[in-house]
Amino acid sequence: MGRGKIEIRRIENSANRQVTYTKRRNGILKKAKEITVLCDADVSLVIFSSTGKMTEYCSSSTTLIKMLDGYQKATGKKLWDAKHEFLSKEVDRIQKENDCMRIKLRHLKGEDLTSLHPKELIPIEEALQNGLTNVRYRQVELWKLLKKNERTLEEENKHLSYILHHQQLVTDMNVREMGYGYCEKESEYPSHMPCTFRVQPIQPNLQNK
Amino acid sequence: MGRGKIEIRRIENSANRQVTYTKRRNGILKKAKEITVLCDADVSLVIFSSTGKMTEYCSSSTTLIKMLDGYQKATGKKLWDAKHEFLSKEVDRIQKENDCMRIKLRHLKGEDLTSLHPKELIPIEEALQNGLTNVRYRQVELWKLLKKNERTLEEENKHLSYILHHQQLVTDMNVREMGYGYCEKESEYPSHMPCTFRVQPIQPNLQNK
DNA sequence: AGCTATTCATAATC
DNA sequence: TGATTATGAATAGCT
Repeated sequence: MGRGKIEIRRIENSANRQVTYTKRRNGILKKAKEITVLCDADVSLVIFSSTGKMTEYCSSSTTLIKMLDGYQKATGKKLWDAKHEFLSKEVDRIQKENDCMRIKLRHLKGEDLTSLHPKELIPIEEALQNGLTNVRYRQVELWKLLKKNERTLEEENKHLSYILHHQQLVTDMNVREMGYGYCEKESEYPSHMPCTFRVQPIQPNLQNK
Repeated sequence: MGRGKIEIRRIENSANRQVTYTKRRNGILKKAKEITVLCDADVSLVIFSSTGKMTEYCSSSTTLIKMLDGYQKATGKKLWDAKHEFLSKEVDRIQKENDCMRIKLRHLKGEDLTSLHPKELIPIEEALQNGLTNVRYRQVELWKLLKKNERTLEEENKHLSYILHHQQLVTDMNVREMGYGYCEKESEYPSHMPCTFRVQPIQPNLQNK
């Protein structure tokens, strides 16, 4: 139901995936509402996009709590106990990850090294060396950017000086002309000055994204 | 989408309603599965027919529990008792610590540096430099230890050689004594050999605790 | 965000 | 029920 048939497999292009997600999510939502009305059914629908955004639908005659109660009755599964167990396991799991990372961080800081085998020091050294290389590369990059901005600003400066000088000349001229009873007033800039000479702000871009 | 258009309102004919329910329920289930695969989404769907029969779908990468957990986070609504709140908070807390450490580790590896201010690079560089110093200091330490062990082993070798040589002499002497009908048998070691000369295993200690 | 050419879902019917 | 099919809906690919 589209300009072409598509295989049901993950859409690799992320923008396409997002668009298709929105369209289909709306489609499913509509269908859910329709079956609710047409068939007098109770529907609970929770969808998380791959970006983590949630959408939910629950038919008006019920609530999620009631639905879950019904679910527990229908399946015999205890969601509460399961929830408790799930959370406990989750705490354990994350805590382990946590400990592991803490140790890695300590090793990278050069702490607790005595508990390591000589061979284990090698990858740590390499990681540190590598990190240092990357950090310094980034610093050089930033430094170059600053230099570039500096040059841009210098040019801008010259430009402004030139314009000021030019304007000074014109003003002097006007003063002289005023001496003859003439005054040009219609513009801040002298009308015979080319547009390209007017001051344009330059935005330095430090982020360099 | 059928032989005729229908209004979206309750189907009064009960048989028809049941048939439509089954068809549309399957349709929604199919769509739910498709969006799961196509868009990498997590879907939880619970449907009760008007007769009370339940159908559920939950995308394979998740569980109803996880979905409900996500639901609570997204909406702020509490679906469970307060007794689970502690665990939830614990998960959150550890997860945050986790994320924080993950970021630090990435920075130390020299990743995601473009999001940092130039000033933030300095402590990272220092930490890396420091870590590298420590790791290399430890390596030197270990190297020294190896050298020391090497020397110890060399001395031990000399020692053993000396003992072997000595024993050879004793054996030769015994052979000569056997020539005169005399045989010393009560000990593997000649009894007149000082105890301190007997071979003692030496335990190299690489751990250096 | 709209627009269509298509494919798909399904209401009616058998 | 289950299969078939004409028809309206949903939507993939493009702007």
